[in-house]
This record gives sequence, structure tokens and C-alpha cells, in this order.
Amino acid sequence: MSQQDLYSIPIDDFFKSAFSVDCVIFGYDGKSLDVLLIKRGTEPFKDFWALPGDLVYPAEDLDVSANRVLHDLTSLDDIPVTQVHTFGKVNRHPLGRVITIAYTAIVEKSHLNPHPASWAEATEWHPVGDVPKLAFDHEEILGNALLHLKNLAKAEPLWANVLPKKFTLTQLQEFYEILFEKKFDKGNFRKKTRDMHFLQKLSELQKNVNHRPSALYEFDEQVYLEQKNVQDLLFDL
Amino acid sequence: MSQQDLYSIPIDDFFKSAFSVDCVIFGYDGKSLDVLLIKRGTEPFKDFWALPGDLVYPAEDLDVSANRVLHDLTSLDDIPVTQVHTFGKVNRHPLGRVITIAYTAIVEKSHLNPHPASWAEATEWHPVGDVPKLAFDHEEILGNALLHLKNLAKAEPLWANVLPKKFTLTQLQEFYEILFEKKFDKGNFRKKTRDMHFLQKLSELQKNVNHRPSALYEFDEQVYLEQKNVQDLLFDL
DNA sequence: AGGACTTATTGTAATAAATACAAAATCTAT
DNA sequence: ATAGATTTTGTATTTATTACAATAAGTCCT
Repeated sequence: MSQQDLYSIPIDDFFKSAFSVDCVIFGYDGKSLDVLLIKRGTEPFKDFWALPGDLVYPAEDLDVSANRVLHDLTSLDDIPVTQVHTFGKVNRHPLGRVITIAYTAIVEKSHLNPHPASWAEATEWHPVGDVPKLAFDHEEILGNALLHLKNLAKAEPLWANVLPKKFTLTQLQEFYEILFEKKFDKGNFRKKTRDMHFLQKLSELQKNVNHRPSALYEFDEQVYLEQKNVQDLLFDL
Repeated sequence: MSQQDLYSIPIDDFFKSAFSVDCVIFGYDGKSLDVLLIKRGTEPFKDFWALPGDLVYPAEDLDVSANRVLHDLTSLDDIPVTQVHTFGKVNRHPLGRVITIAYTAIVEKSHLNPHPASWAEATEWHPVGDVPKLAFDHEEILGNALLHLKNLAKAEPLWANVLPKKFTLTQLQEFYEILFEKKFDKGNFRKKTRDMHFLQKLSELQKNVNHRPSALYEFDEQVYLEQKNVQDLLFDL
């Protein structure tokens, strides 16, 4: 399309596009990392597995929309999502020009009970390493979101959303091991945690284990936020 | 809006939105970091400074659009841009629902000659620390893009787009110092560069300086890409 | 009660990276 | 030739990373 053509398109013709949000909800249960998929009960891609996503209302903010769509399809409420990337290939959606903004979150799988609603026929957790063929470009979106999640985890205590309120350092280590598919040395891992002052050691011990019980820890958000502020101020290369 | 309402909205009503791209083009000249702004010659926000941006054609991919828009408004060609973030507040655009996808790049200011075209009345470089009031939510977008740029620079040789083909290590250091607004130790900086094998030392020396001339270096992209591959394979926490 | 078992927790020695300086080298200009 | 400026290398100190060993503290079983 040349520059001339720009002026030959009536302004209203631009307002014939739509956008959607797609939610990449990762679930963690201490054992594996899964992603929440729905089975589409409507065309296009009827009966395909897909990320929960739908068109954004004309007067709806994007992040609000992500949560509303997630609620409508999976009955999950108030998941704090963060934006990942926008996908806009011209032919990615068969019904017309639809770009989609991907959002992601990581949640504690076992304490949630997603169930299908609206045009979703099913909701199901799938291990991130074993995902079926997906509708649209949702495989690309999922891959992108997983990368994003790993990067986030290097900078932020994502595990705070996902571990029990009181947890052991081993549980914390396992979170990283499962996310990064990599083992870490136990002693060295603990050494690193020593100067994370937002890890508050409790006097309480682990119960009902057939070996030496571990000390329990809590995440101290106050301390974390203060420390983060300092880091941001001193940020260096 | 409740779930019921979803089905009362005709599908066509969703296709009444538009999206735009906005380009945050940073310019570097060895002395300061600037951003390219245009003066808008059309409503809304006529006569305001703004990021170069415009509506995306109905059948145009987003990254293609970013370059086309940039060309139309500033006459710059073939700037490789990367996506930053999508901004979608309901009322961010007075003419209707328009979300915008922000793209960014960093270019060598002195070798480019942007000049206004289409509805742009002026193009001008502004130091990133001293930007006028901008149209729409462009100040937020600019801030976001600058953060993004700094993060990119920690992981990639952005300076390769910006330094002369043959450059000194001091020029390289100054790039980081200006971007991060922070001085580095000369000796230690050079030490770090020693195991960057993509920095190819030439036998040639700097000319026309009234002091000991520095050795010149070139960026060896081949070596860089190989090394990057290895890193990606071994990636660790 | 006592030993086997399992995991938690601390420690240590070796290596590598980051930091703060200082010294030496090499060009120009006078 | 010498002063001035900046490049370039070096060194000693501190701080982080790594690999591994030793000890501690519970449970389970006999």
C-alpha cells in the first residue's frame, strides 16, 4: 500500500478492527508447571484447545478485560495479570483483523477450581512440556509467555503467589528447579537466601515428615518493597 | 458490563476499534541520547509534540506498519524496531477506541536526516531528559520505552547500531555511561571487554587526537551470534 | 533406648569476578 | 626534550560462586 492510498481510505474504515486478550495462566502445585487451557465450544477452531481469550469490549480497559474474559470462560476471579506481548499478524484470526494482547500470571493450582462457562466446553491444566495443538497462534503466544515468566522470576519473587504462606527453603528451591528445569546445590542455594531479608524465618517447624523437619519461612512483603526501592535507586549495569 | 450483555452486542460492534503504532526512536551521537518527536499538523492534539505514530492499515502487519508510519512522517527508512508494550486505556484517544502498540529503536543521529512529511509539521530531536509536553499518553510511552531500552542494552550490543564502524573502547564505554547516566572505571571496563570476543581489535589507530591514540575495534557479528547461541543453550538462573 | 535413615543446615577450601587504585606506555604539541 | 593527555596494563583486596564434606535433628524401626 503506498502513501497515496492512505488518504483514499475513509477514516471509518480504520475502525473495523477488533482486539482480544489471551490469558496464559500458569499453575504450580509444587510438582509441575501447568498451563490452563479451554476447549473452544464455538467457531472458529471449535473443539480445539486454546488459551482463554476473547474480544475486548469497546469500553473496557485491557487489563480489566483480561480478568473479565478469564472469569467468563473459566470462573476464576481476581488473578493479577501482567502484559506480555501483542500479536498482530494480519491473518492470525479467520474472522477479520484481530490483534491480541497476551497477559500472563502464575497461580497456585491446588487452591483454584476453574470450570468452564460461556462458550468454553472444558477447562483443563496441561503440563507446559506437553501441550496439545492449539487454536490460532496460541502456541507461539504460550512459548512467548513462558519465556517472559522465566525472566520475571529472575527479578521478582513470583513464588510468593504460589507457595503456601509458610514454606521451607527446600520448597522455595524446588520452585526454581521446576521453572528452570535445572537442579541447584542445596548449600549454595541457602547461602543466597541468607541476605534476602524478606525471607522471615519463623520459630515454627515443618510437621508430619519422616525426617528432620525444616524451619518454616514467610515472605515479608514490606521488607521486600523497601529493598526493591533501594535497588531501583542504585540500579547499575 | 455483565456477562449477559456480551450476547446482546452484535459481533460487528466489536469491529469498531482501531489500533495505531507509535515509534520511540532514540538517537545517539556520542554525546547525548535524544528522542525523535514530530509536531502534529492535524487534530487531535494539533501543534503538540508527539511520538511519530499513526493508525495501522487493515491489512498491514504491526512491525511493517511501524516502519511505514515512521517513513510517512519522518522520511526515515528501514529502522529495525522492536515491540515494547501496548497501551489501551479506554479514553486515551479522543476520536474513539484506539489502542497503540509502541515500538522502539536506537539509531545514529548524525547519519540520519529526518524531515517532516504527511501531516507532520516538524521533526526534531529532543534530549531524553528534556522533553516537552506530549500529545496523548506519549509521555508514559516514552518513559516505558526508555526503561525497555536500558534493559535491552544489558543483554545485547545495542551500541553496534550507533557507534561508527571502527570505534575505540572509550567510545564504547561512553555509550554505556550516557545511557545509564553513570561513570565506570576505565581499567575495569576494559577488563570486561577482554572476553568479549566479538570485539575485534584492528591494527589501526585513532587519528587526529592530541594525545596517545587509542586502538580501533570492530564489531564481529558472526562471533557474537555464535556466542549468543551457546549462551541461550546453557542459560541459567 | 538405640541405631538406621533421611533430609536440614552449616561450613570450608578452591576458584572466579568485581573493585579500587596505581603505574607505565604512547601519542601530540610546544 | 619535555609537558600534557589519554590509553593500556597491572596488582592487591574484597566479594561472590562453586563443589563438596561434615554435622545436626528429627522419624522409624526393632
